[in-house]
Amino acid sequence: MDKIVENTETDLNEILRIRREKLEALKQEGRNPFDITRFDREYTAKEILDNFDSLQNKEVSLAGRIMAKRIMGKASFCHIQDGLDRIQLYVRIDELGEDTYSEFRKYDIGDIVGVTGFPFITRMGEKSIRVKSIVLLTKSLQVLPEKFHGLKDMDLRYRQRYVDLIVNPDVKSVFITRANIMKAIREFMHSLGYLEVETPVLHNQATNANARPFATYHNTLNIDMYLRIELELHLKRLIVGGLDKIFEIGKVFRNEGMDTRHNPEFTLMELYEAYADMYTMMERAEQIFCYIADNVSGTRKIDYQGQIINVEAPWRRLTMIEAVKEYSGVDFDSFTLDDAAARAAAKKHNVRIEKHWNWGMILNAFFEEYAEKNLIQPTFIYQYPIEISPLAKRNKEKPHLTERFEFFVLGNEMGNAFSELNDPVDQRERLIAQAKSKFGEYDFTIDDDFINALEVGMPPTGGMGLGLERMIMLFTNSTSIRDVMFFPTMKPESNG
RNA sequence: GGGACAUUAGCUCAGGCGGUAGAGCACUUGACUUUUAAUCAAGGUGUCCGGAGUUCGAGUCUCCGAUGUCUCACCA
Repeated sequence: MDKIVENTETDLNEILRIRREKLEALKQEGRNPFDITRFDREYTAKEILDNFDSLQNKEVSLAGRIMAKRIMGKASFCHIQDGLDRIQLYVRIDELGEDTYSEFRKYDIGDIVGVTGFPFITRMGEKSIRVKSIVLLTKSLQVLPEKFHGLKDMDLRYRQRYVDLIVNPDVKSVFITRANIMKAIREFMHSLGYLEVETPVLHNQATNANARPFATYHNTLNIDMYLRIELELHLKRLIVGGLDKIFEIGKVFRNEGMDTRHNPEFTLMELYEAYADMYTMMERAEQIFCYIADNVSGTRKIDYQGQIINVEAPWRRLTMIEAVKEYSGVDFDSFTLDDAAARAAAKKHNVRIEKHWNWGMILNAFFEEYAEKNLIQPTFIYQYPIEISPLAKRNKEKPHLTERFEFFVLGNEMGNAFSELNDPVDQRERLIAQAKSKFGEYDFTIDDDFINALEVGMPPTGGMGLGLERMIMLFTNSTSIRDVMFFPTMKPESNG
C-alpha cells in the first residue's frame, strides 16, 4: 500500500507536482481549502445571466470551477462554471488587494472558487462579475483536458465521466434531458392513476425471457441467486393482489453481448393495467411518447440524425404477417401452420433458420430479416406467433397467434406488450413448452409461485415493457446507448 | 466470436524510405488594469498501450496480447 502511494507520488509530472506544492504551501499557511465546509452562494451563474438587468451593480455571491484564465498584469479575466452555466469574472488588483490578487494568480484551471462581486457588462459586451472577494474552495490536483478540443477519447470519456461532464457541455444536456424524460413519464403515469411500485432485483430463479442472467450467491441463505432479467412476473403478482394499475422503472441485467443498442444493465419500465388489453397498451405507448415530446422536446416531430420521427398518434398498425408480406413478398397466410412450406420459403428467400423451427418461428425470422429495419416511423406490429409469446393470450380467431405487439422506431424494438395470459393451466403448459424447446447452458425453471398466483386469479390485464434507454436515445439524438448512461459497462483497464 | 481501424506529453494531434521524439493547449518565469482559443518573450514536459522478434539500429517492420471505436454475427 505504502509502496503504491510512493510510486504515484514520485511518478508525477511537473504540472501535477506543482499543483501539490501549491496545496502544500496553503496548508503551511493554515489556509487548507479542504478545511472549508461551506460557501453561501446566493445565485447560480444561470440565475445571474437570466436576471442580469435587475442584479446589475448589486452585490452577489456565486461559486464555480475555473475553466479559463486570462491574466493581464494588474487585472485579469477568468470563466467559472457551475451546474448549469458559466460566467466571466473580472478581477482587479486594486479591488482585491495585492495579497489576494497574487493568490488569485496562482489558481489553476479546475480549481473551485467562491466569489462575491457586482454584475456588469464588459466593453466587449459580455455579462460578467466584477470581483470584490474570492476564496479558493477546492484545489484541483489533476489537469483538465484542453479548452478548445475538450475530451474526445471515448474510452476516457466513459471511464472518467466526471471529466467528460465538466468539459463537454452537450453531455450534461443529454443527461438533463434524460432526467426530464424520467420525470415526464412518472408525471404521466401518475396522472392516469398508476401506482409506482418496486419489486426485488435479486431473484431465486432465472425465469422468463430468453436472456441469460447474471448469477450471484447469498452467503447466509447458502443459495444461488440471479439478477433480474425482467419485472413482469412480480408485477403480475401485484395485479393478482389487487393493485390494478401499476408501473415499475428499474434496472434489469442481461448477460449478453454489448453494442450500440445493448448494455448489460439497462432501465426497463413495465406497466400493467387490470381490465385492459393490448389495445389499451397501444394507446399508452402513443400517449407516453406524445407526452414526452410535448413536455421535453416541445414538438412531436423529433429530429434524429437528420430524419424526422413523427410520434403523433395514431401510429401505423400492421400484423406480423402483413409486415412480412409487405417487405418480403411472402404471404404466410397462404400456408398457415405448414412447417414444410415455411422452410421452403426460408430457403428461397435466404432466411437463416434452425432445424427444429416451425411455421411461427420462421414467420418471426422473416419479420426480423426483412421488415424490422424498415420500420423507421413508430409502428405497431401485432399478432405474434404463439411459440415465441408464452405470456400472451391467444388470438380468439387465430389460436396460433397471440394478442401481443411490439412497436418499432428507427428500425429498433422499443416496447413489447400483451393482453396478459391469465389462464394458469395454459400458462404452465406454455412455460414448460418453452423450457423444453430451450437448450442453453443453464437450467430453465418454471416459476410455480407465479402459476399459483394465476390460480388465485388475475383479472384480464394489459401490460407493456419499454426499454427506456432506446427511447432516450431517440429524444436526445444519441447514436449509442452508452451516450445516455452515465457509466456504461466497461472492461477494467489492463494494468500491464 | 469474426473483420476493419485506433492507442505517441495531462488533453487534442503530427511524426515521408527504419537513423537520438514534435506542435498547439495546459504548466513555470517575466511584461501587460476590459480580455475572451488574450497577446508577447523565455523555459521544462514522454513506460511512443504491453510483451516478444527481425535489425548495427524499431514510435515506424513482423508476431502475440490489452483496451476502445465502428461493423457483422449471436442475443429480446
